[in-house]
Amino acid sequence: MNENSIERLSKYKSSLQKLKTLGFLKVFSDNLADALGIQSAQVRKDFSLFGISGKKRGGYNVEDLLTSINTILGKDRIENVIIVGCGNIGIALMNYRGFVREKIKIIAGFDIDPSRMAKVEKIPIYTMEKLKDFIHAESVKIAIIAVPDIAAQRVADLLISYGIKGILNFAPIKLKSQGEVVINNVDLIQEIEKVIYYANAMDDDNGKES
Amino acid sequence: MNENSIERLSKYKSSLQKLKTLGFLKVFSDNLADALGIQSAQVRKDFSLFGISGKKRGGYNVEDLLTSINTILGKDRIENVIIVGCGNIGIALMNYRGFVREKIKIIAGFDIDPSRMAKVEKIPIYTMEKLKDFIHAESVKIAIIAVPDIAAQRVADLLISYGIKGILNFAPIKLKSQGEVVINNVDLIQEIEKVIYYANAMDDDNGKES
DNA sequence: TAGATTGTTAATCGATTAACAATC
DNA sequence: TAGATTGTTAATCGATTAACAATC
Repeated sequence: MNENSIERLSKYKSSLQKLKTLGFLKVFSDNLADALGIQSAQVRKDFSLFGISGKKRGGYNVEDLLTSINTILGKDRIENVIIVGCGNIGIALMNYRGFVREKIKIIAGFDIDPSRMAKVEKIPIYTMEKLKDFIHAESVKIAIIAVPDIAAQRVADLLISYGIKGILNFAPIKLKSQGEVVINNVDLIQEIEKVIYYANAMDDDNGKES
Repeated sequence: MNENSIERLSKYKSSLQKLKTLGFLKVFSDNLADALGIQSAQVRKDFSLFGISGKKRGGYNVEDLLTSINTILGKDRIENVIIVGCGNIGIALMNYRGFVREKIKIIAGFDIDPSRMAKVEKIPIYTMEKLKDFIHAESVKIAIIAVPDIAAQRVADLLISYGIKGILNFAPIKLKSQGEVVINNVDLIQEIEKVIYYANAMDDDNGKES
């Protein structure tokens, strides 16, 4: 139930979806381990942690396993999500095809400047004034923040006060959560800095070798 | 030198930049620990790991610390980066202001469909045919992949064969790296699934309590 | 000097992995 | 049955934290 095991669950799901498409009926912990580049014991440990069991000698039924994982990840139904901040990143996420495939539905965008409306197909964009009523009317639980960093904490506080339970934050600032809410900060700068660091470190190593 | 310590280095940097703006001259491990929500021992351990030292009783000099961290993260100069795939996410990244501030310069985009050119200011977009020559001519070491998942592995293999050393991948597929290259996979689906899982888990807990 | 903070060592904690009995 | 795979326990590994001597 730690963060890593949740992430792996998400990866198992994606592997299993491909196996299902290919017509596979069963799968062994060893296969999934290979797909993720981990040990088979890890796979079995993860499953046992979430109460998923297979058949000794017979492995796991692909269909059943997928159903179990989807239930755990809350993917047995469509999740309605809103996006606050309709700049480049917000708009890109609205148009992102991958979400639809995973039963994640962006049902509205919010922005201080409603003139951006033209850019997106089929997803309405409202002014910030509508935020509160919309969240209540649609019982929205999950929101994506894609506003500039200076506005991010204020938007987060608003969302939390309106009853949002989970936030995915793209603003380059670590949001502090007060109360019963999950905040996942995606820091693009940090991600590319990691790449740059390791790429440089690798080059340095090569320099030493030669 | 593990992945977590690199990530923290990136966060220290961002805290230090703010402190510098505010005119702070020195900082204690305790201050940085508070800012990141970790223990001060962790901060000192990280610094000692990277050979950064402070003054007993006097803490760390903000300016010097920032310089040291920037050098380690390779941020003492502008890093030229290219983006392959100029769909919504690619374009959003090209327009992302945060990169400029961090000395990350997107110098070109590449796409099979060059008609997208109109959308971005000042960053040229070329056809895939120009990729090889451009990488060689400009000695590009870092690339961002923002193509659809089916094309991602092929693009990655191309980039690697052209000498790219670090890849930040936004396609929802775990790329396999052969050889001397760093690949950092940013999986947006996975990030939002984590939020949904924890938000649901939190709601379930509340249900039990009441 | 007395007090505060670093730098490092040792202890703790938690996650991964190895190993193997159970069993299909 | 013999062989293969799960599920779980115990061992290992690595990262975080506590503690404290050194010292400014």
